[in-house]
Amino acid sequence: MDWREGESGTLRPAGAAAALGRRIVSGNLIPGSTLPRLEQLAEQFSISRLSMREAIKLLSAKGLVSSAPRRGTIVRPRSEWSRLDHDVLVWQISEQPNAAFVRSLFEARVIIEPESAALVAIRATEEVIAEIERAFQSMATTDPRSPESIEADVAFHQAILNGTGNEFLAAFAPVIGTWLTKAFRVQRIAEPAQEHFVPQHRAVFEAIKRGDAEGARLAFRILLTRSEADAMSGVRIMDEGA
Amino acid sequence: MDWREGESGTLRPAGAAAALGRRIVSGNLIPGSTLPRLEQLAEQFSISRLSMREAIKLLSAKGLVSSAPRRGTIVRPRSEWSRLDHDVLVWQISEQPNAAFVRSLFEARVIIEPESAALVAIRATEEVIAEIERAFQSMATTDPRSPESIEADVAFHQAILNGTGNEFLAAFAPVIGTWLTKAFRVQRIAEPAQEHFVPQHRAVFEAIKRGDAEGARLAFRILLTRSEADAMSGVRIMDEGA
DNA sequence: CGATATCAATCATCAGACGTTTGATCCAAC
DNA sequence: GTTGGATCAAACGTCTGATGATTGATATCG
Repeated sequence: MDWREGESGTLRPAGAAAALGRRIVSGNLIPGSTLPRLEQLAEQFSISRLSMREAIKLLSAKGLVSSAPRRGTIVRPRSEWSRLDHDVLVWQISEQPNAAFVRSLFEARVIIEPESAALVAIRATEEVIAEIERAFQSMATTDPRSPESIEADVAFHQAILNGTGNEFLAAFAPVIGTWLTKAFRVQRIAEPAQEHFVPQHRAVFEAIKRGDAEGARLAFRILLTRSEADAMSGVRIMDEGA
Repeated sequence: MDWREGESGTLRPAGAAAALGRRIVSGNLIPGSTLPRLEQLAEQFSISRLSMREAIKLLSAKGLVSSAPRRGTIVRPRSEWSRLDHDVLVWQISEQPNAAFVRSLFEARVIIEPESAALVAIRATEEVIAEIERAFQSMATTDPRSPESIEADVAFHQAILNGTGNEFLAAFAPVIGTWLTKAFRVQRIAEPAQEHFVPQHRAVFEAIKRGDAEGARLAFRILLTRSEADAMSGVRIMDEGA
């Protein structure tokens, strides 16, 4: 295994952690394998031993590796990874946003988000509804290809998840945010028209506003079904391009 | 604010992180407040600056705090925390396993776990089913008050979540494991008899085995409803004791 | 009064040393 | 020959003191 680094590190510890992390989530470094010694890694990334140690600690906190004296640092099995961690997601998406990943993500979204919308429809406060409406209005009035549009999209979904008042459901909000932001180009390339986007979000919002839990649930399912199709075609385009 | 530590640190960096982390999740340190300087913290925990720095980095990786030159280290808002992180959960459970926490947890479980069981019923391989059965058999044949019983219980729920083959749903498995392990005493104290436990798990397992998605879903909902009631009465007992 | 330059507080990184853990090896006793 | 323990060394873990980098605050000058 060649440990020399192609991409030059940006921030010293975080950059090294990102480089190593990418190799791990991409499968370039398989679980169970042992990393080189701390000193060697430090040298190859052109950082001090201490910074390298911090980089490894970072990966360790995300469950990607595990260190012990004499045994060295080994890559932990995938089941141990913090798969909802922001960095892990970003590394995974940028390395291999393949079809299986998209399918898994949307399967989870279909389970979690419509139910969350139903909860919000029942128990949401005025402020939460206002926040959702603000996000929707922004989405409806900006160019679908603009960064503001994707920001509003993210805000819409996060407002619903956070609006449940449930910290465990809310934990999914950053995941959606990361995915939508990263998949921005892919999705918008795949579907330049976007006619369905605004009406489908409107249906979700209006159901929530009138306290219609079942309506919100259904509208959200429809929204996700279409959204997944777009994402999948985007992935297909990328796969062909690669 | 008195920064001196009651509990003496165990492992140098992790111990300090745990002590600080507990204070943050317990609300003892409110978001937005600034922590003392690195050197002062290090002195109060009787560790070196380096170890203290690592402790803070650990909390930083979990989203609890954020450091910057000149500004110091500040506590981040709750919405930024990695609420599914093992340590954060443990700290939160041990500090305040209050009713709201239990309600949120089971609300999320009711959304995620029955659907996961339904997925497993449809798509599970022989090995996955065998693993679930192994866990169930262990649960059925051991003393409900034994550590083996709770281990089997955790294994049962984790086997289902992992059996979906969906990495995002599987991400909830450690959460369930942490909760069940930590809540062990509470639950078992509240319900010494446990007659309902085995039959309800059996119902879930058998539905999965015969590929009955709807049956698995329903059986799991019933299981969780009873389980939440037990947990809530356990929390009530603890609240009264405190 | 406002814009800019300076300052200083605090975290970030470095280098070198020493401590700690633990797998591996060797040797002795049975 | 096998087994058990003592020794060794390789790797991570921690410490110390110094230096660099960043940025909020302040003072100065136009």
